[in-house]
Amino acid sequence: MKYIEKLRNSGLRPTKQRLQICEVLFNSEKTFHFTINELDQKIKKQINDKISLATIYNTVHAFEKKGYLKQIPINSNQTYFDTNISDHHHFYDLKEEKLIDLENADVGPINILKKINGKRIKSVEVLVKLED
Amino acid sequence: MKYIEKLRNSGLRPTKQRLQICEVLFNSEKTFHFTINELDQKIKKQINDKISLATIYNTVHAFEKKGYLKQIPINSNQTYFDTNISDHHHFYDLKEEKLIDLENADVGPINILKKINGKRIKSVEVLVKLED
DNA sequence: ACACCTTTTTAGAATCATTATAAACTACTA
DNA sequence: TAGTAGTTTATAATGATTCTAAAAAGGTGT
Ligand SMILES: [Mn+2]
Ligand SMILES: [Mn+2]
Ligand SMILES: [Zn+2]
Ligand SMILES: [Zn+2]
Repeated sequence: MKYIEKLRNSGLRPTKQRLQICEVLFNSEKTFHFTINELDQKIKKQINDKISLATIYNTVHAFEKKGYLKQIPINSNQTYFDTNISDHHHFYDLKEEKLIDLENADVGPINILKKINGKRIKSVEVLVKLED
Repeated sequence: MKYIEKLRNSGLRPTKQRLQICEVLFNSEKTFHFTINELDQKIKKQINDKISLATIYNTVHAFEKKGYLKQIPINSNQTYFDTNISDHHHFYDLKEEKLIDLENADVGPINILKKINGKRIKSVEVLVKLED
């Protein structure tokens, strides 16, 4: 029910698979970071249906394009996504290989002084790597 | 000649391949960003020897570990490296898929207010995505 | 409900960057 | 010069992601 309109408004048909993925992604108390494979595992645990991996890829990319997910720039062999789409930054714990949110207030205001002719700033993302 | 000592001091044997890669990477006026495949092309053009792709991977990773190269966190199917190892940040031109250096002075000082128990900040990297 | 068309799902294949393997080769040291 | 550890190399393996094309499902109008 909850997500049908959201999908329709985005021009995405509210299929069973997409609604189930919405539940897993957006129906939790806290936002979280994930790779496609982690999401696949989470879906397996939370629902009794099987959703093909291709559909998970398709859906995550569709949601990202609509702005319901963010991709996090990080050096990893897997792509990391974030259900927290607010303007925020990240710690990356190198040992644990885990991302931790840094709210915008946790980082002083960032002022980009350099300008590039004919280009606009789309986003400013800070990655703070942590070691022991 | 120039790089033999540098390699020896790092505990890396100054092999012909490593010295040739040093020439391509560090003997240019300006620093630059590259993927492994771009470096492979550059090597092919600048030297008359063939260096196997595996050696290029090995060498780039060895140099990165020694701090002679930096890896740039970015969402791409290929890993980006930087011969500019100074503390600096990047524009990423989404259309051109090109990185542009942002010197530290081009970005206001960044103050991370949040602390994580038992962890130290290793690096702070800013990625500014550009669109038209 | 039915027909029709479009979008979506799916299993499986393909792609491609990266890493592993293991044999040949090379740099250093005694 | 022999011995040893480090390095290079061709090639295979891995694994995340994308592609394909056929089947299934959604949406719309009747
Ligand atoms: Mn995407
Ligand atoms: Mn590396
Ligand atoms: Zn986040
Ligand atoms: Zn740079």
